[in-house]
Amino acid sequence: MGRGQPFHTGNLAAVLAAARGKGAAPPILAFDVETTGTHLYTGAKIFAYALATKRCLTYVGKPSKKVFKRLIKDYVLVMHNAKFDLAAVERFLGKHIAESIRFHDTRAQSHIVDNRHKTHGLAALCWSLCQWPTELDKKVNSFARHGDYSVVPKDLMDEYQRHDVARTMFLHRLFWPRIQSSKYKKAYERELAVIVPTMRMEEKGIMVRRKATKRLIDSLHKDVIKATEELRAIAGRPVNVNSPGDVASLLYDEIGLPILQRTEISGQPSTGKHVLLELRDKYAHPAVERVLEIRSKLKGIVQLEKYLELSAADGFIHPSINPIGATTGREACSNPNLQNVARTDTARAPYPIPARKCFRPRPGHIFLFIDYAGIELRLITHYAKDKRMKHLIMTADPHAFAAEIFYKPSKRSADPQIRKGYVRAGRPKRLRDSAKNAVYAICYGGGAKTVAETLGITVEEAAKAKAEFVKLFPGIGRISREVAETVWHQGRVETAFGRPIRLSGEESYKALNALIQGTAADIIKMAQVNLHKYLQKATGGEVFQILPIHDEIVFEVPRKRLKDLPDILKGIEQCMVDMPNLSVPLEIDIEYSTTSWEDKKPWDM
DNA sequence: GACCTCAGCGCG
DNA sequence: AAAGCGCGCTGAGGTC
Repeated sequence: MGRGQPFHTGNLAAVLAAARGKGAAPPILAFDVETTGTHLYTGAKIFAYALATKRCLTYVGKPSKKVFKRLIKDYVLVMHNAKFDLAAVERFLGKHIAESIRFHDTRAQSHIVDNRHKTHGLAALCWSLCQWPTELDKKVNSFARHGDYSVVPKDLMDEYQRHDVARTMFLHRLFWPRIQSSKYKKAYERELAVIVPTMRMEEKGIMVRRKATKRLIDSLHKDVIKATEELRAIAGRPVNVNSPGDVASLLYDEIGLPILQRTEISGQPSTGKHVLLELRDKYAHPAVERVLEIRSKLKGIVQLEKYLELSAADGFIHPSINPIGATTGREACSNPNLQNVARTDTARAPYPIPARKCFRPRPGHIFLFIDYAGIELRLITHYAKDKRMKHLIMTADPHAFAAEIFYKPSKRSADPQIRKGYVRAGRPKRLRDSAKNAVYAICYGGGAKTVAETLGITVEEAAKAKAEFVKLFPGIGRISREVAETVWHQGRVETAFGRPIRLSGEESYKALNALIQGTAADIIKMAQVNLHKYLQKATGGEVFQILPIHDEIVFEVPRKRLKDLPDILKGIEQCMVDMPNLSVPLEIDIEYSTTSWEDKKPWDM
């Protein structure tokens, strides 16, 4: 900054007055709250807030209902990660106000302007854009361990708050003119629109079956003790399964198994799941089996204990859902990540943990799970304009069809079921699932080697399978290269709904994947906004969303509303599948559960 | 003690 | 030259 502070200090009246611009434009203020922690739904509270005008006249004050109400009513508020500030203000006021507020979010702006930043944090962004100093951030953060900023000395905190609102206004003044006059304004407005529905999901949370979770932990614990003793007997020493080095010493030095693969970065002998499964199949050494088991179950215990910890306050987990978590525009979930809870029906793990048993609908409610059927392949087909694939999607099961191509009876195949020509209409499911993975690998530019691994066939067979697939679906075969070409020349792709996704030239091979993920993200976000409005209107908010999982939304429905559910589901379907700009129709699958997330049952319309 | 990178692994 | 991609979380092992 060079010439003193990048902001001025004023009193509240002066700041509120100075915010009023010329003419009829509503007054605008940057707004930032400070809280005693990061978990708003388990006790964190506002202890201070800060305001900044366009010309960086700043004010720092203690929270006040009167002032907050005035700000909400009369001003456009600019926030960095508005979801947090809005939720904190709502907790302070004790009521919902976010639906009626006018606001901007500079974090969303940053993502629209350039999605490639590793983090869109305020300090990091302002540093990279104009070298705004970060010494103060370091100082404050060294005081505010675990997110409690109330322990920071007041004068230090005061200065820090002024920096923060000033930075927020700086970002707004940099980004907003660029977005406002660009074709990306709509994409930005969609990001704003999804913030409030996301807040409502975090607020609702998901109920944890605490006793069942404790029982599950106990049973895993017993298994781990037993398996650990067995491994110790086999190895003749204690083994730390969480230490890749220790496991590698055991398997490769002491037992003498062959090194099938090395790690990507440091080139150490790999002890990853895939390698271990191959070793298990080839050599059936009991140590390998026990390592797999102990690793999986230890991880499960840690994960489940986290669920207990996070639900201790009110029996519910209120995760943090980041509306723009990924560079592609996808949402992300943390504290905990409920988007990667292990499943047992289509488990990827050799020792799957039934972690979804830990979650139940709140009393008097049932779970509803609605996902888009094969949305990625539908979107690829849309962009690829592949007529045969479109027809296949609308009339049959494309992955079952792919399984028939990939697993055509072949005398040379190692798989007995393939040799016998067992594959018909995608049976068995194992082969259909593998075929599905192979289809996506081919679509996204995977090589014969990857296809061979996903299908469990030789590289030569995979090359042939791939060629045959691409010949049948020429559009699909071309699309990855075409989109990569666009990125190479323009540095970005745009989704069918106008979201820009920038990629460097070196990353252009990722372009199709980014385009598809980004488009699916657009769709589920629009769906969430539609659903929030519709469910509010049709059920008074009694039916509600609690979690988005990329192509799926989890809802809860009160039992007393079950009789209306067929009608409500028609409305929900409309909210989810009625999307403009797409040449391939969208479809949804509906499941429900009255007990836990683990026990899903199909729902027939 | 704080912070980093890496390997490993769960989901879409 | 070739590569399916995108996340968040944990523990190990290292540095400062």
